[in-house]
Amino acid sequence: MPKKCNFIEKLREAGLRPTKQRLNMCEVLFNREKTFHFTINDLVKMISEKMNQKISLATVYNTVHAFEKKGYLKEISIDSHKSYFDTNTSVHHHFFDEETNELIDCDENDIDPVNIKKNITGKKINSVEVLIKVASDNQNQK
Amino acid sequence: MPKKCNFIEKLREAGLRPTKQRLNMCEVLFNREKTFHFTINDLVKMISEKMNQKISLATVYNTVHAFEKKGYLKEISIDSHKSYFDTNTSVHHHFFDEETNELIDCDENDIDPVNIKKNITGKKINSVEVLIKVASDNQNQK
DNA sequence: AACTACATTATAATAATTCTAAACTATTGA
DNA sequence: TCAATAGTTTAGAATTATTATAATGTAGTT
Ligand SMILES: [Mn+2]
Ligand SMILES: [Mn+2]
Ligand SMILES: [Zn+2]
Ligand SMILES: [Zn+2]
Repeated sequence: MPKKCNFIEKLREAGLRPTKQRLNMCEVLFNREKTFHFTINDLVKMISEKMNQKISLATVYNTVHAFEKKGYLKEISIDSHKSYFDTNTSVHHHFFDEETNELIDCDENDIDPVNIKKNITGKKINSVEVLIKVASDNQNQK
Repeated sequence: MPKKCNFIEKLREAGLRPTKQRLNMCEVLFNREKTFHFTINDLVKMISEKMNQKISLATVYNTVHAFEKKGYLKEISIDSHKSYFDTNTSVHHHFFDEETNELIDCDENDIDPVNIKKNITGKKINSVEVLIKVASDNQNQK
């Protein structure tokens, strides 16, 4: 595991102590090629599968929220019945497959910048994000 | 109350029986000039204030979801910790004030149509909605 | 090693939502 | 008109997601 040192530093930089549990969560969350989306339940399963250790649910919540506060994770709201998190913390757009409940990042180049002609007076814009809901195209089965 | 007949018809058209509770909810939700956003808690307060009757929380949930299913209400997901509903059921964009938690409809003309250059293959787009998060512009207090 | 601050844990508490099943009501049609 | 029926409301219980508690454990520091 050559990556572990990175995670220790990553945690230290955020003022978080590099505990065993947090390092395990870093492995699961950040030791991968691509960013991804997950729910707390997904994550609990992934941790208990990948690592052969029990982790308290409270620790998962605490750590996810600590990571979120430090900007290592981003919470995404698509379906108000489910809390999604994203290891891609940039402002970006999403496709959401309403049939499979799958959340997919929009490629930066696949959507033109959104042109807001009039903002609310006295307010500054913090983020602009587009959500594209899709479903399978069954027009052929008519 | 000349509107009540409309609500009876509105409910009948959706195959919903025009019960006292549902008519009261229609009054609160639809007997107004502009559409608006609310949470279940907001709605329960509004009903118990406007009408001088108790209504079961279960009925509020049931009725909101019945209205949602029939297309009279739309659920909006901004903050995964709170479920918002909208009496504006069209596909439309929102400003969300992160300080006040206020949800504001975007005027149709104040934002250019979103140009999606590449969609997911085999999928059709059901909706495209933009969420603009804003906060007060305090650059003057530097 | 010992001290301290912070983290983890099991469990309890809370909050939001849904379920249950009994009582009630709108609709239908005899 | 009125009883039969299907659908609705209700209080309260159950479920689920999340957060709080407080005792125990651990990382960082001296
Ligand atoms: Mn959160
Ligand atoms: Mn819903
Ligand atoms: Zn994403
Ligand atoms: Zn709206």
